[in-house]
Amino acid sequence: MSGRRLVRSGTTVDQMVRAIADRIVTGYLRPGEKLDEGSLAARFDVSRTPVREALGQLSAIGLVERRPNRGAIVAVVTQEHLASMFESMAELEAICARFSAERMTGAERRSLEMEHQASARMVQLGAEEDYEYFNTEFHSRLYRGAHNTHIHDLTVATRSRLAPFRRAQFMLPGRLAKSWQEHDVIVTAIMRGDAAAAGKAARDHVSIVSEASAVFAASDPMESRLSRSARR
Amino acid sequence: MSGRRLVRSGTTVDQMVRAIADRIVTGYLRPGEKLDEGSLAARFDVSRTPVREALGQLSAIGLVERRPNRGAIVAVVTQEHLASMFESMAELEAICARFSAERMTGAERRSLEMEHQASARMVQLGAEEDYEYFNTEFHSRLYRGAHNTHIHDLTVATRSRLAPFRRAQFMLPGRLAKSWQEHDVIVTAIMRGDAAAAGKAARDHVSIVSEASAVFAASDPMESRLSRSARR
DNA sequence: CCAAAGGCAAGTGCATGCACTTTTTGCCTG
DNA sequence: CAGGCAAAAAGTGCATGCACTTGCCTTTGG
Repeated sequence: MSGRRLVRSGTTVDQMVRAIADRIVTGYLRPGEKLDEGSLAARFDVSRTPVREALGQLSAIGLVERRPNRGAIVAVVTQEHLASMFESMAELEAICARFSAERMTGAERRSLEMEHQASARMVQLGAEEDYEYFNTEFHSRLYRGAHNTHIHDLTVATRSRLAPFRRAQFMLPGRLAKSWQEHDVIVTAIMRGDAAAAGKAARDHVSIVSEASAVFAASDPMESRLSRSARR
Repeated sequence: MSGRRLVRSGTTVDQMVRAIADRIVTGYLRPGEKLDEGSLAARFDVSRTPVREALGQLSAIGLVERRPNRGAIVAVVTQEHLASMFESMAELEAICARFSAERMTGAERRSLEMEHQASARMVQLGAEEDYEYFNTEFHSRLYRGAHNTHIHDLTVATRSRLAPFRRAQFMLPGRLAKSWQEHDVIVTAIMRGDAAAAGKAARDHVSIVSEASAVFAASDPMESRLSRSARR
């Protein structure tokens, strides 16, 4: 085999799945964009077989859309579907928060609170990039804290599909501080074991993110251009 | 059934996905069972390529487990994971019921109620097979009634993964009538638009099924034998 | 008699080839 | 010059082949 490419672990197929999924989730590949097996194979210096398998798996989880004999495209997300995913996300996070309030261990509660307090500094500094890290970590803690693997998996999967649409939310002025305050409400509720309040706070938090993203998506000319050009 | 390829639509890979998923979901293929590419290919009279792709997709959605270079097996579900799936199911159905109470159209409400009343007859007759059809239909209506495609998809996917474990629940004496009564509480709540009550009723309903199935799973010697033999 | 080594069979992982389908191109016709 | 049509090009879908990995079983040295 020729010079080993990206040294990352797993089979070639796994690498392809990760590579393509990554490009979709980060928005580098835009919804509706054509995914040509040959080009991808050439691009990553593998044969078409692993690319095909990767595309199949990605279409199985909904990241890619496959039209038989007509190739694959990055899944196009309609406004309706996007709304339904955000709404689901709000409900899923609400469940995680409720369960976290009831089930987190002492250690989990402590580190949730500590990280949350640490992130306050990022807000003061207006450090969007760094806050994003804490934000992601915060939500991950919530999902793990629910102590339910299946909910965890569903939530993580849904979150990753929403990633391209959440991306720019922190560019809205004042969003950073508001986000922290919303987190604060969730943390407080969890710390005192108030499941209902934690659930409601988490749901509200996501709803606000959803609205912010919707505004962004609607005002993004690129978005509409691409989904228009994705017509059959 | 012979190895005859199903005449149904789609590519060979799609047919393989459906065929294998079907056998897993119906319990014909047991958790831990080895899925040999060559044998499956021969069994369905195709080459290994579509079988491989199908297994890849099934592993992407969690129905099969793949160990690199060591073949695929039907996903082994631990008691913990099973519990987490049932719990998720309860929450997902609760969401669907809540949303249904708020959002179902008049037509949807009417047909939900009518079908539900029709199924009462199956209970009187003790017709388990027929009731199962109405039962499935009832839950599907709930998922659709939520008017949220993503929640719908998550719920359907979770439900199908639980199918093998729900299968025998109606064999428990009296379960049929109890199930109908639980449905009745849900329907009543939905009809009067009481989202909270509908959600609670749906959650309780699944919880009861969960317990019934847990009892069954625990008492099934086949189950433990297979999961034991599935060790690496 | 046991443990390590080595070889063999089975099976997976990827590349390649070819048939078939869709899309594009270029030419003709009205 | 638009519309239509056929041939070529591009691209997908599946089969096949071969290299490599794994598990097992035999062999061999202690």
